[in-house]
Amino acid sequence: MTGALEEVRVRVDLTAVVIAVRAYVPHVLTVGRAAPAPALAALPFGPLQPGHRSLQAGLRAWVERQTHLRLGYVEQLYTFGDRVGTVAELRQDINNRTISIAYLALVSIGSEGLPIQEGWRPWYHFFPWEDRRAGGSPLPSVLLDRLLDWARSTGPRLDKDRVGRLHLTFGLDGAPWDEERALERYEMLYAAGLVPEASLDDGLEPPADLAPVAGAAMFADHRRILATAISRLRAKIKYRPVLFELMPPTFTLSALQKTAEALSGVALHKQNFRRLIAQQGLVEDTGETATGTGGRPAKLVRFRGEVTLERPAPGVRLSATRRGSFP
Amino acid sequence: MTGALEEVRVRVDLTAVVIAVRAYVPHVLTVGRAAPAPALAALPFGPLQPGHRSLQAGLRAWVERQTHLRLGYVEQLYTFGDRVGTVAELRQDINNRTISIAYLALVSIGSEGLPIQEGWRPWYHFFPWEDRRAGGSPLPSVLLDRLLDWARSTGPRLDKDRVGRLHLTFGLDGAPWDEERALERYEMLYAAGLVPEASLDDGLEPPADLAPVAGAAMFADHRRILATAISRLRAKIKYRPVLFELMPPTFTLSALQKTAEALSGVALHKQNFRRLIAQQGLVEDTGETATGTGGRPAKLVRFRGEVTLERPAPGVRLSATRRGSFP
DNA sequence: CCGGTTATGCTCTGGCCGAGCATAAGCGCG
DNA sequence: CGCGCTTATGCTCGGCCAGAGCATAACCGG
Repeated sequence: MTGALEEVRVRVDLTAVVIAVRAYVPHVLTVGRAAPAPALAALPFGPLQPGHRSLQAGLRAWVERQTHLRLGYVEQLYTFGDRVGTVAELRQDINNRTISIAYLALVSIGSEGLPIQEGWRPWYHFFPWEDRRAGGSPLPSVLLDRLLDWARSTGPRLDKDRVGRLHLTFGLDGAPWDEERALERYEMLYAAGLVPEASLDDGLEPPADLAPVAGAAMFADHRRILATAISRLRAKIKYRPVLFELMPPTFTLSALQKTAEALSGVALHKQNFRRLIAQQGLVEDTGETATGTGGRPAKLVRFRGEVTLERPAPGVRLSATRRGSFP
Repeated sequence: MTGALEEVRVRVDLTAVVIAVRAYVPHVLTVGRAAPAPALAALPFGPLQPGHRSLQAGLRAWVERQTHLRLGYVEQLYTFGDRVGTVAELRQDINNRTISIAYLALVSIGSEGLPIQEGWRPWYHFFPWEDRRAGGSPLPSVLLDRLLDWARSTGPRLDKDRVGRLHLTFGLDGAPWDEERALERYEMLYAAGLVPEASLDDGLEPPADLAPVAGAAMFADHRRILATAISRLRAKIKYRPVLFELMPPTFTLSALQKTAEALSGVALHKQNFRRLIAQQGLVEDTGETATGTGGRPAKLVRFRGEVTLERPAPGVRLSATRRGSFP
């Protein structure tokens, strides 16, 4: 075994994607970072410390310290280590490597009098193209054209059908829009050099004309981590009842649907949504009704925690409403 | 920010779950470990080293060094750090922590003249209860009884409906068997103290009467990692064409089905399986046929890589054959 | 009371899936 | 050479579910 002893000691960053839905807009918890000049938004994170009894405990501690928010539901997302920050950082001392373990956390804001934090940012601020609820136009033509250019300029490598992949990933040309591919879409935009981070990582100036449509940049690779979280969450609400982590204790079916739409970024068929929820026994009546909805009062329901013991994969299956492309 | 400087430098282990299917039995690549006395099977692993350009590259290097096998398909599984080895190890110097990043790799043995390695072990050797292909009896009654005892002895904590969870997890009492819950099943057996590792981690002697049915133990937490891989793989073959990573370049539909059955551990309905594969356009004819199958010769087909460009979620959907419980 | 708005119930229809029947085409053996 | 065995392959039937839309209920503001 040659070199069995040359192991590396690395710094471990624990990074949190904390999601909440407010006014039917998904928000992500950010903290200010002054590191690069224009104070990019950053996810809460911090290094693993001696006092941390476990990785997840360390993560909770960091979020609590930085945002005074106590987390409930937490799951591991992914461990990033292959591309640590900028090229400049990569050239640092090899023994100074950092890997970051990212977690997804869900909280219900407004309920239980949680202090409304600063730093909640709408996630579509960072991913404008991911909100398809209004149907309508898919991708700003500036982005689309540049993506096509990139796809056609066959790179030096294999990857022979970039155009095909592009169409499938972004739902072009009649290909269905798959909301779960948020991460793939971001990575494609990154590869095409169309998000500011891609330019910055290469030491270039980001193209100015893209600024309005490319979404807000984030500190280091945090936007990639957020994209990972969005993809994971959009997939998971379909087979695990995690959606209810984001809801208050009692809610209406409309509120549940609008929350699901907010996360998945697509419009859902109202009647079918209710049918699915009812069939699965995910909720039960409280007997109360919510007034002031602007129309007929809605029944207030609550989540039936027992479903996890009854059904194999209880989740909010999404039956979309097909809306034509834009007119 | 108190204590912002007390960060920990940790050792990073890269651990590989390398899977291949031989004679319609899934195998996992293991290496001998002499660490604990009885030379438990271990997954290939090694520490991240200065020469490793990325985490995945480091993993590939370690597997190659330890087993002379060059990996193809690789994906990250999970990062383990919360329970690092035994209690004894946990009491070590806090600065001596190790986290291990686990990867899943798929190879096709026998094809392209890969050297048949030592160390391929049938994965059901470690998880006998996961093979349900023959229908038949579910869980040895020794295990079942002890699980029920454990579930009924309500622990000090919450977790009030352990019995219900047990039934759902193991498909008891008419609950459907969900092959993807392999990890949950292992974790439940671990929590109930029914796998040897659980006893060893607590410094106890494993119960002797369970030895024949509890599956073979592995080094450290490697069996948990393998369970994670099984769950992930069983889920993934349904929506991504990863099954073909395990197949030779050309194969028959029966071989494909038997491979899917081997991995998922359940029997599939033959005609419906073919219909699904055909509908999805996952394979194309080669024009050749395979003889010597013992019956009518089967067409040889090959994987159509282009499907990834056509369908949103190309995978081998599994339509099971319902077999009664045991007679 | 009327129109607007939202909630809720119900129907129709096509597609997919579970299940099984039927036929084709090899092999070994008497 | 024909028979029985085995596996491959084609096809059908019925039920369930999801997509889509019609219809009704119940509240609000004028």
